[in-house]
Parts: sequence; C-alpha cells; structure tokens
Amino acid sequence: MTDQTITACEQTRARLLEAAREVFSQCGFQGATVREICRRADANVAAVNYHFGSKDGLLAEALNFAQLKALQTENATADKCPEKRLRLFVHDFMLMLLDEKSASRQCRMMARELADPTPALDKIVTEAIAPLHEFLGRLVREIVGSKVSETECRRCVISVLGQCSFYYHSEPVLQRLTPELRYDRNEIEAIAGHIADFSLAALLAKRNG
Amino acid sequence: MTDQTITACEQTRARLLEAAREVFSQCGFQGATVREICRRADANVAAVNYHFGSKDGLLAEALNFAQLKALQTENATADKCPEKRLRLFVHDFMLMLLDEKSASRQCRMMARELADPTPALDKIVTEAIAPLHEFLGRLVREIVGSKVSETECRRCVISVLGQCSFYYHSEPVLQRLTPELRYDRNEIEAIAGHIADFSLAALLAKRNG
DNA sequence: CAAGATATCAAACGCTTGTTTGAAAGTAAA
DNA sequence: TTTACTTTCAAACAAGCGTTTGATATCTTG
Repeated sequence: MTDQTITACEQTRARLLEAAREVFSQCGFQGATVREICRRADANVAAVNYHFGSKDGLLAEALNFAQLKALQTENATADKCPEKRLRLFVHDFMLMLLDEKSASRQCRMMARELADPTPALDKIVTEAIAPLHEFLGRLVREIVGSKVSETECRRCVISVLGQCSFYYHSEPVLQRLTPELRYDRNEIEAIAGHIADFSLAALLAKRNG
Repeated sequence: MTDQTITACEQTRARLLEAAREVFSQCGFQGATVREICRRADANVAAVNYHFGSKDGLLAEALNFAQLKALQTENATADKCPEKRLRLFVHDFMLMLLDEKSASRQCRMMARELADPTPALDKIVTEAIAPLHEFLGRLVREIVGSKVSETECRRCVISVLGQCSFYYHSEPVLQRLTPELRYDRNEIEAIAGHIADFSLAALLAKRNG
C-alpha cells in the first residue's frame, strides 16, 4: 500500500476541492459557506479545516490556472495570423467562461473574485491575470502595429476582456433582459464571433488610422 | 410647524439613506452591514427596521435612477450626430461610474448588484437597465443603419457597456496590474475617449460592411 | 494481532448578522 | 400640564457563520 492506491483521505480532499470550485464559482467567496461545500462533498463540517486549515486555505488550493495557461500556450503555437489567433482566443475564452459543460469552474471561480477582493486576489492577479494581459497585449500589438502607444494597447486589451467578462458577470441581468437567452454552444460561438468581429474592426482601424 | 421644517424623523431617514448608498456602493448588499450603515448615520441599529422595515427595504428606497435617466434625456436632446452623442454618453457614463467626486453613488450601487442578484435586482433591471439598453440600442441603430440585425445591434450595446463596466467592476484587479493608476478626471476622460474610438470604429465598420 | 497514527464525526464555541423588544425621550395638540 | 403619539435607545434574540474540540472510527505498521 505504498503508491497508486487512493487513500480515503485523498478522496475526501478531492471531493472537497471539487465541491469548493462548484460553490465558490456559483456564490463567490463571501457567499459560499463551508457547510454547503461539505454537504456537497459528503464530508463533515470539520473536514475543511482538517485538510486545508481554513476556508481561505481551501480557496487557495482550489484555484487552478492550468486551463487558462493552456489556452494561451495552445493559442501562441497555433500557426495562424494574429487576427485568427485573436478570434481563436475569444472563442476558447468564451467557452471557458460560459459553457456549463466545460468542466472549467476554475476560470469562473476566478472571475467571481475580481469584483470584490479576497485574500487570494493577489495570487490570482500575479499568477493568472497579469500573464493573460501580457499575452493579449502581445497579440494586440501584432495586429495594431508599432505606431500605437503602449497605453493605448493596454486599453485595447481591456476592451476585449471587458466585452468577454460582461457576458459572464452580468448574466443575471442579461437573463432578465432576454429571458429566452440560453448559453448553449451555438449561442456562445455566435457571441464570440461578434466580439472578435467588433474588436478586430476597431483594432484594424487603429492600425490604419 | 406644518411644512418646510425638517422633522427629526426625516433627518434620520435622510442620513440613513445617504449612509446606505455609501456603504452599499462600497461593499455590495451582502457585504454591507446594518450596523455600519447606522454607525455612519449616527443612528441606532434599530433605526433601519423602524424607518424602512428591513435591510431589503432600505436598499429599495436607497436606489435612485434619476441621474442615469437624466443622462439619457440630456443626451437624447443634444443637437448632435449619433456618433457625437455616443461619445458624449460614454464620457458621461464613465464619469458617473468612476469619478469619486461625482456624488452619484446610486449608479455605482446599482453596478455592484449586477453580479450577484439581490431582492432588488428585478426593480433595477426593469426601471434602469432595460431603458438604458433600449436607449443605447436606438443610438447604435442610428449609427449602423438598417442593414444590421436586431440581435447584432443588441450585442453591440453589450460591447459598449461591457467595456465601460469593466473599468468599474475590475478596479481592484486593474489597480494591482498598474499600481500607479489613478482615476482622476483626465484619466477617466482618456479612457472614455478610447472606448468611444474603439466602439465607433467597430460600429462604422458594421455599417459599411 | 496489537499499537500508533490518521481521518471522521457530532457537538459546541465564539462571533457576527438582521431583527425585535420594551422602556425612555421627544414632540404635538387639547 | 396633561395626553397621546412618534421616535430613539440599549439590550437581547435567533440564526448563521468559520472554527475547535474530544471522542470515535479507520487505517497503517511493527
């Protein structure tokens, strides 16, 4: 019984992490309760503190930026022109944010925290968001050319991310505005297409203007 | 003592409402506590329930969409081409969202609620956000012409609002990304200019494409 | 198997939350 | 001034929170 067998302990840890990602991404850090996480993980209330020290510790371990990083490296190695890579990025990013079926609650969890800071925000920013902005900054730079200032370039990145995030952050509102709206795969891809069109038109205008 | 004299009761109510707008806009509905609101209003904890019935009731009364509506009517009556009116809207909207000195906590309060729904979200949507989307929808329509579909038009509105909101919602993140950032009036106007440029370029491309 | 370490559990702790209470203070009209 | 009503207040309430506890169960190992 040395390796490879999954101990009961590890099972509980894994269930807690999964439940935590679920609840954190749905309710935010403040809104999520340890009791609800433990209920969904079929674990005792004390389990969180036993395995992770505290609710903060659980959040820190539940955070996982692998998927977001993978999205960037895959995109960077794609053998395409920058316009197509931007289109691809927006597509993958929106699927990650909106597709229920995509198992990437990590990303949505992260998005929840952006608005109101938790102890983990610094880690999120340095490990995930800053690299993301730099990645997009390079991509935008490829598109607009060298005449555009760095500040302007950064604002373009924010314009792209702002459009994407809005669909996630304001879902409750958009749902009420157009009740028939469903984020199925077709809808998400249509939205991603719009954001890419919209952004590329603006960026190309900047390059030529 | 019939009119014009401000009773003690009315003074307390007014102080509570002002303090509530302050705290709600800073901490969100969940994060705000009745005790903190009462402390800032120099009132007893029981005052909220006495005057407004509950914390929910206080939120409902504290909400005030006058400023947001005024922004729309002023804009609509501006004797300008739709491009300039969009530019003007973005400018005024960003000032309302970001300028500390602008006394419009109502708008920021509202923005806080969008991400995680409170009992008041329905009221906010029907009374403030839906009209805002319709207003912007008409403005966008004037710019892109009649060839663009209604769905696409709506998505353009979201693209504009998404860019604006991002600076507000993600302030904690943007502050960490560029620590020297300060939302003074110059910076806000520069940002508003960028968003207007970016969006108009995309909209004009849609009209001509 | 027996002993020691590890993991789970029900229960409770201390704290904060929104809300309620009943008495005290303030106000207005007879 | 007296009477009736409104407003404030300190204190307490019940519920929920994250966390701790000490006993119990479950493994691992000699």
